[in-house]
Amino acid sequence: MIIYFRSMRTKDDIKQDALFEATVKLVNEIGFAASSVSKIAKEAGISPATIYIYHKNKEDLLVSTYIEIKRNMGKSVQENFDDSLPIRDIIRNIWVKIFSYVSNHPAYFQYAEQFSNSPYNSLVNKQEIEGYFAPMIQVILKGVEQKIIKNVNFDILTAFIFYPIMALSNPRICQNFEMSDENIETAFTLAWDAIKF
Amino acid sequence: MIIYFRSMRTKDDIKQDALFEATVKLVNEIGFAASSVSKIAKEAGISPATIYIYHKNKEDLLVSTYIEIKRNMGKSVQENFDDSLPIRDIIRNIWVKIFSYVSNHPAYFQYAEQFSNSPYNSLVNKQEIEGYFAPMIQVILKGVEQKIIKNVNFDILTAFIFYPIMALSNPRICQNFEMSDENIETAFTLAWDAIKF
Amino acid sequence: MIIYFRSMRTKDDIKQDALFEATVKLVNEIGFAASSVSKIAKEAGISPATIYIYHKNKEDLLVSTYIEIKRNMGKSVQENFDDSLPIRDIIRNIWVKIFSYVSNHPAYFQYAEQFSNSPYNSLVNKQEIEGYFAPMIQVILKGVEQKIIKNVNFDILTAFIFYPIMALSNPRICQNFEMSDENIETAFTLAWDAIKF
Amino acid sequence: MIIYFRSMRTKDDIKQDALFEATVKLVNEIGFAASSVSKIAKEAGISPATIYIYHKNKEDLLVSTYIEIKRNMGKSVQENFDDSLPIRDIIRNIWVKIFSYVSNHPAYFQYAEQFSNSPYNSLVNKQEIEGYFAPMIQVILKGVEQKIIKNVNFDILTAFIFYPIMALSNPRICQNFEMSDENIETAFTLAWDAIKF
DNA sequence: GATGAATGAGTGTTCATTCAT
DNA sequence: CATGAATGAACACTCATTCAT
Repeated sequence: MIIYFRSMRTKDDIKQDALFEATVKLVNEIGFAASSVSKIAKEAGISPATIYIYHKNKEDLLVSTYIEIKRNMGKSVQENFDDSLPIRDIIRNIWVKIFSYVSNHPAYFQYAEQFSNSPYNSLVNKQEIEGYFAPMIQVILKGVEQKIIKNVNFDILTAFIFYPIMALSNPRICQNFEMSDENIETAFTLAWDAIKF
Repeated sequence: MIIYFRSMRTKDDIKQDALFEATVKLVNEIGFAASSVSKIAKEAGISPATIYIYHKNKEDLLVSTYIEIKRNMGKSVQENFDDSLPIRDIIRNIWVKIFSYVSNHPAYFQYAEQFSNSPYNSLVNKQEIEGYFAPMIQVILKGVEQKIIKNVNFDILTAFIFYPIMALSNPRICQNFEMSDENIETAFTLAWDAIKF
Repeated sequence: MIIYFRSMRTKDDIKQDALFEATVKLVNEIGFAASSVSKIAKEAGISPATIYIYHKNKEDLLVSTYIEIKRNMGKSVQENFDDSLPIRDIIRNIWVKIFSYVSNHPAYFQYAEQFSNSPYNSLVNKQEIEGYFAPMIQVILKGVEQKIIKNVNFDILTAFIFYPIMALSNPRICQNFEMSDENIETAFTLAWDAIKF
Repeated sequence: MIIYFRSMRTKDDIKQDALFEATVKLVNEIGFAASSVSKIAKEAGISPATIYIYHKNKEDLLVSTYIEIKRNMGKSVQENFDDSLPIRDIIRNIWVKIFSYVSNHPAYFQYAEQFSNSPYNSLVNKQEIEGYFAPMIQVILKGVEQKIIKNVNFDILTAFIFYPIMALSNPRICQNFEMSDENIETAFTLAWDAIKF
């Protein structure tokens, strides 16, 4: 029987992590177009050739990095998910969690925004991404069923609950104020007013 | 005596227009990173060297194209602006106009989205852009004053009125349904519910 | 009968002069390789196309500029030439004049040095250049005849009389001291000691 | 067991040598300005991109080539240096060695001349170059101390001993005659007459 | 005579990727 | 597994030169 302690991470893992962080960091610092394989390699402290051991090509590196971010985010949002609460509270919990994830990982978020607005985005399997957010979807649908949430197209609902988060947590858009706990609460009120029956 | 009709556009204008359209088209088709100067030139039917007569460098070409799009959009949104209507109607008019502009010029919109998520975005004068949207800002502030709109931070308001439009009109995000007039009306209802007092 | 006053120089002349000075200045500032036609034109305050009215091509511009410098220098050196003096004094006069010309027109000299060490140099008619320095040659030959100067190959003589001037007046080589009148006199003593019988 | 003989030069060395020779050859053939990176690469039989493995940029390639030539020359001149001889003989030995080096490596010399008259020259560390010629400097200073050589500024002395070599060995300047051993001896006599007390 | 617009050919440099070690 | 060396292809950009006006 083999027991892996936290400290027993293989060298591979360490390199892969360094590569992930280097990719995110560089794309955020100098942008998508200027982030070349060799610059990423240098940032990660490895050889450009090594990247091709872990990834088929540059595209694969970028897509993998995006998916990894989305997985992280999905996992983080679903922590301590309690569906015994009233629907408004469940959504509020999720909402705040997304907000805090995005605020605490601005680099990940910014990478994801750049990525999803680039043509690389068409290469990812949408369903895999959506999978990470399945519980939220379920709650909303339940709210509609129970006539707590407006009975309108699902995409319209998400556009008003979740999409404003992107704007509010984007320092590029909201340069003028910080999102205090109070502001977050206020913002959720608007989101809920938009979708509630 | 020589009379120049409007139709006697100089060669300059024709080339400049071709360049603008080629830039937008190519960035939408193959993305920001892959849109090289020579590819843009070929698309526009001119020599790469000619681009440097009209623009100092690639950056200038991309930034100019973005600003031009924003100016177009601002102009288009402010057409037939009638501020004698009730505030809800004024905002509804603006809202629908933005929506229809974005829907009718998906290429321009997509370019603007890619651009504003790239590091080039930091190069534009934010105030110039905001200028194009000044009337809208005034209406919202008036609504707040008259206690028709919630008295919360301005950025929060816009995140809930305007930002969802970006999501709803983005074919990448809303792949599953088309925005009919009815859907647009429904969506505005949500926007209004979010911000109204 | 037409009388040209100094002030009556035609526009052409003014442009040609500006072009000459711009060429020299730019080549000295940024070097031969980096001095493009358009940069020279901008420096001269004219259009690149205008250069092609006065010169067949870039090569012709550079060669003409060199020849003009050499003509200037030859003319300047021969001013107040008095061949009734003793040979040593004649040569001393010439020597000092060359030195002072080179010191007073470092830009011209530097251009000439760069030019004569470039492959463009093979394009100039050597005899035309030598013509400007004929009187000096005559004096030296007379000195040899009169057994005042060593009877050795002419090129060896000039290598020791005139070539050191290039070194001494080149600020690149002589960075450590300025050529005072006294130093000039000292230097000529060495030159004369080298060639005198 | 693998034994590496001296003759087993690594690929590196071969390429680097080819690059050095190609740079010198091309600059001599078509001049400094026209010697582009791609032409040099083609002459050396390597890819332009490969040059950037060995050199940071074009400038670095040209400067390195110059320094290498100067190092070669310095080394060659100091071979069999015997400072037990009378000062005149030591200087004569050095003088002849410089002359023969320059005559036997006209390409290296011509490159150095072009280089030192170009703006690139300001990029080299003068002290490094001077280091290669330290012994000569010492001898001259000793000669001055012993009142064998004129007590004048050092730069003036070198201008008359060494600079004429540049002229005499430059086929561009001395087209009319070859430097026989006798001529070399004669020329050194002039150099010595110039500087001797 | 003078020029701004235009461009094909070329510049120096970096790219994503491969491969022998 | 990991890499430094290598490169063809592409990059952003400038060149010398022409030509219609």
